[in-house]
Amino acid sequence: MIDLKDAATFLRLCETANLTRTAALCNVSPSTLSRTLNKLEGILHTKLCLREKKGVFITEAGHKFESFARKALNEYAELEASLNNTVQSISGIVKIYCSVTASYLFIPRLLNELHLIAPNLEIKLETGDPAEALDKLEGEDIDFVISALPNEIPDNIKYVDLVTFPLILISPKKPLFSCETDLNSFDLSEVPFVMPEKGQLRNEVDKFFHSLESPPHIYSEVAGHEAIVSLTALGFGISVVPRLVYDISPFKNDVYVVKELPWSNFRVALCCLKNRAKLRSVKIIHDLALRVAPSFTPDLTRRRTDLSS
Amino acid sequence: MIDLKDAATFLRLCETANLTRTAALCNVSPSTLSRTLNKLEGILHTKLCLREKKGVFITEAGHKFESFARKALNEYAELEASLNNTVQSISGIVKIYCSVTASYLFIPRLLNELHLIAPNLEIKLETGDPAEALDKLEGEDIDFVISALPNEIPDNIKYVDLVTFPLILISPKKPLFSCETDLNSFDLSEVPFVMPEKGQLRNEVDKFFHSLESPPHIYSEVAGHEAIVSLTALGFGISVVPRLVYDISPFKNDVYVVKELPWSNFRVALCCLKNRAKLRSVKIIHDLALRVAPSFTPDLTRRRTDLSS
DNA sequence: TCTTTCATTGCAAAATTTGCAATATAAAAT
DNA sequence: ATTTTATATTGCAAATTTTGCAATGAAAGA
Repeated sequence: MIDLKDAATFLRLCETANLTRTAALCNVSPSTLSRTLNKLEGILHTKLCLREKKGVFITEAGHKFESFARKALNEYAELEASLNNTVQSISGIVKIYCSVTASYLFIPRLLNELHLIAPNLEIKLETGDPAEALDKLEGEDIDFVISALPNEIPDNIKYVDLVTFPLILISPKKPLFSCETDLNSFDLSEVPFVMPEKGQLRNEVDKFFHSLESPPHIYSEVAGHEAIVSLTALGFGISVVPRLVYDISPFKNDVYVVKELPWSNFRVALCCLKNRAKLRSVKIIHDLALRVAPSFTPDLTRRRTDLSS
Repeated sequence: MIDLKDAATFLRLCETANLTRTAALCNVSPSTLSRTLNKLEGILHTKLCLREKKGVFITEAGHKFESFARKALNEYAELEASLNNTVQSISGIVKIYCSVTASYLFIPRLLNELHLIAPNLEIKLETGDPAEALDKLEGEDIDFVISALPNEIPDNIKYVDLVTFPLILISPKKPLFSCETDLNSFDLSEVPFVMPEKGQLRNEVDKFFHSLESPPHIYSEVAGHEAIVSLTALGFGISVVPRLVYDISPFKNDVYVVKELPWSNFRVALCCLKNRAKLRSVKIIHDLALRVAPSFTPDLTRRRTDLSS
């Protein structure tokens, strides 16, 4: 019989239309996902999707299953809600560290839901440079961080994907100089650059310049993604930031988006240490994120599709 | 996450309110069922039922889960139907052997559903003495039998419970003799008895007389349950038959039901050989039965409850 | 008090699931 | 045309989970 988890997995597959990426999103290997699909199809005696190199095409039967899955999972969510699954007993403090942008985007939803579930659980929130996030997790007494995943994910952390989005190259609108021409036509190293101090964003930027084979002319190094947009808007130089940070910045209108960086996607995830994942309070939040995460991802899907076209 | 199979299991538990019996119906051990419940409760962070010696009491949360399960399983059934899960490709012949009574009760529903699923699968139906059923399964080229399960279930057969019901002692209304007085007050061995030739019914009858410590006065031995009622109605003697056979007999009005035999329940199941259970056509029917079986059992529940009061 | 009935747990065997690495194959890039 | 990239699937061994038996415990009934 169908496991609702598999149903949820299939829903994600329908959104991304890509087996490998879905697998990553669900924290399983592609082979496992492949076998999950086989299992589902075996149970239902029907092909649910055609899996080709070009993409995953949901069949008619697949769409029927999709709508079943959606219904069933909604009802399951209702059930959970109606069970009023409050864990009064759980109290204490959970500390979360994240960037300001993340605090705008994810924290409200997360804490809202959390309060319904565990009203006595207190949350301490600290915002700061996301570059420090993963280190904080190991060093200090932080339970969760919201962070971009590094390419090599340390195997002592457990994570839940929240969103993935591209990095963009932005330049000031101020008349410091004009960047409206094609950026590939001149040397980026001649233009002052606002560089993130460290962290995953720094890695990606380094990678970008490495691929251009022209080192950047670093004007200033900045800690904190939001500040990068601010400095750029003030005309200090061009820079690279996650699109989300740009979208939300109050200086959005003072900068141009020059282009998206290809192959540089930011996977933002809620992370905790595997050790502590067994703690009741940590587990509750992790599970909650697992449930809520898909509602953050539609953006991702649209973006992916846009990119591929 | 919830597996729909566990949800179905829970529904059955709600009906029978008895863990051990539910386990038997679901073909799992009580320990497994116990653990299944723990798992469910762990996932939902709620107690679903209080399991006491006196019986299983569904909690409020349990009832919520029950209605969720019912909804979800209905939708699943709809999905299967809408997938129009016809297996055109499957053709061939499947042979089923059962009693006439079984053919009245189960076969129509079963074949109806089967035809929707596998229209090209041909069914050969043979009715006869259920005593022979299990032997036929091993000997001849019969794929399925509907049979009462023996106390020691051979481990080369796979089965799906259909119904369970009590055996009853019946006597003719004809003026051969009157049995309206308490049967325990006179010696059963003085009364002519219509004895089933062999099979599980015979075993149960033997057990009954053994417990009375008075051997029966066997008037005749008969093959086939239905014929026993007929002979009894004609005044040949008293007899023991499954209640279901009595309920359905055209001679129902010509016999009295003296009493139910305690502890003698007939578990009727659809059986096949484990070897052949892997065959596509056999598997399809087995799965179908698994799905349809619960709709036969409410009778059982009522009966059980009646008995226990 | 003794027996019966029922649900739960330790434990070891059995079954299933998992991810890695290898394979295969189509599209894209050169 | 050939190489490279991206993607899905399978063999296989390890890890995890599930299972049933037998033992335990605990309440109800005789």
